Parts: sequence; structure tokens; C-alpha cells
Amino acid sequence: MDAEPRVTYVVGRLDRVLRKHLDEQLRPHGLTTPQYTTLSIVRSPGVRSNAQLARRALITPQSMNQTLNALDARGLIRRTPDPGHGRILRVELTPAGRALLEECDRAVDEIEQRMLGSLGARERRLLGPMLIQCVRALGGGL
Amino acid sequence: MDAEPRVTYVVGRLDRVLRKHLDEQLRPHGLTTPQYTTLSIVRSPGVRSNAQLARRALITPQSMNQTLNALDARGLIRRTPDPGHGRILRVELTPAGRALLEECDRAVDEIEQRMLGSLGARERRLLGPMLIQCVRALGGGL
DNA sequence: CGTATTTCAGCCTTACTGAAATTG
DNA sequence: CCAATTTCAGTAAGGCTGAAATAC
Repeated sequence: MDAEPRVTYVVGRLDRVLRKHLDEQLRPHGLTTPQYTTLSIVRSPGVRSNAQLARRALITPQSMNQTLNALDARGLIRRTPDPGHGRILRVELTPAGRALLEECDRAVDEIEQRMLGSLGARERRLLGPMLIQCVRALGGGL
Repeated sequence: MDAEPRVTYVVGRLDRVLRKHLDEQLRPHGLTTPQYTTLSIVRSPGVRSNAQLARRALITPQSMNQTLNALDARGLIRRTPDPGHGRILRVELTPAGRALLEECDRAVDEIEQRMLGSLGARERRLLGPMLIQCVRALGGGL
């Protein structure tokens, strides 16, 4: 290669190959990668409304709503009016959603282990925090 | 947050925020991120045919061909029959394509510097190789 | 004949923008 | 009146599969 490929390029490539593996592992469970990501965010504490989920996922509220509709139709999430604010719908996992998410977590763990297992122990510890630092430097929250 | 977010998730998020910045910087030059990526691959040595470009970018030959058609229509690349194999079209940058790519490189450099500038010197040196190692562990080439 | 490349055609996912209704 | 949230509607980008023609 020409010296070294740009880091920006490598990030994109890693995302793409990771995504391919995720799609493949999730398909048997009937989930797409954005759907799995959304379920994961719904599970995380402190995130409740569609608008909050959208900001967390860096997509528009309209796009997030579409994903939620699909998950709702399959009974994986539930939306109930927020007692504190009538317009807001609190999103939460149904038991079925939580169970499916946990199944998928195990499949995703395998991919992640394969990826991280190729690194040394010290690097493995560093990778996550470094990436989070990069996201923050670009104003991506977290 | 619940302990630490999954590395897989952070990679996706970094890709997304990076992509937003790239789109924004490239738009004034009339390029999309996949188009910029494709031009970069065309410039790299040893990659010549549409099929090779597609494998490098981890997309189908049909998708790559679409991108190349757009770049061709704008006179940024040229496709000429390969002397060694009549079916293959050798793809190469036109002078205009090379010039535009170099302009965009500078814009992308700024984003990358902002991202990497937030890391320590040692970590900055480590990041690229670590990511490449991850891609390889997942069978993504490079 | 089998394999690889190119390319036409159609489709689908997943985002987007615009606009309207609801709530505080 | 303004700001935030939700949601209906339409659109576009960028992938995909299928199928056919060409070349070795």
C-alpha cells in the first residue's frame, strides 16, 4: 500500500465489514442492524422518548420513528404516554424484546471477541476509550 | 452509562459522525462520501478494474459501477479497454479528477486532524494499525 | 464448458425533508 | 407565541439481486 491508508478510510471499512457480520448474525433472529442498535439504546437507562433515541443514534426523529414502528409491530417494544408530559411517548422493551435482544447480544459478542481477540491486552483495553475520544472530538456526544 | 458501551456500537457511531462531517465538507466540491472514497481507491496503485474496486470497497460490482458512471459523467475518471484482457476496463483518474481529489484531501485532513488531535501522541500512532488489525481479524482484507 | 467482468433492470432499506397536529 | 415532540407523506441515496452479454 501507499504508505498507510487514512484513518478515516479504515474506520469506514471496519464499520462496513462489521456491519456485514452483524447483518448475517442478526438475520436469523429477524432483526436488522439498525433495529438491533435501537433495541440496545432503548435498554440503556435514561433514554425514553423517540426524540431522545433519535439524538442518541444520530438520525432524525422521523427515521427513528420508522424503526420503532417496525419494532412495535413485532411486539418488541411498547410506547406509553409519559405521565409527566402528555405528548411524549415513553419507549420500553417488552419481555419478548428483552429476550430477543439478549439472544442477539450473544451472537454479537462472538463477532466482537473475534475482532478484539486479535489485539494485545493493552491495546484491547485502549481501543474503546480511544474511539469514544474520537467521537467526542467530532462533537458526536457519548 | 451502563459500564461501557460496546466497541461495535462505538465504531458505528464514529463512522456515522465522521460521515456527517465528510458529507458536509465534500458537498461544496460536488462529491458524496462514497464517490470520494472511490476516487481515493482509484488513485491507489495496483487497483484497475471495476471488479477490483468493488472488492476493495466491500460492495458489489453493480454498485461500484453506478458510482463510476457518475464519476465518469463528470469527467473525473476515464475507462479504457485493458490491453491484456478485452473485457476489463482499466479505470484511471483524469487530471480533473486528480485535482479535485487533492482539494478534497485537504478538507478531509482537517477533519482527521481534529479527530486525532484529541489523542496522545502514542495513541495516535496506535489507532490506525489497531483498526487495520480489527478489519483483518474479521476477514475484511487490507 | 467454466470462470470472471461488465452492465441493464428492478427493488429495498434506510436515511432525508416538508408539513401538520399536540403539548407545555 | 414559541419550543419540543410526534407523525403523515413524499423523496433520494446507496446499497442489493437477477439476468444477460462478452472474453478468456
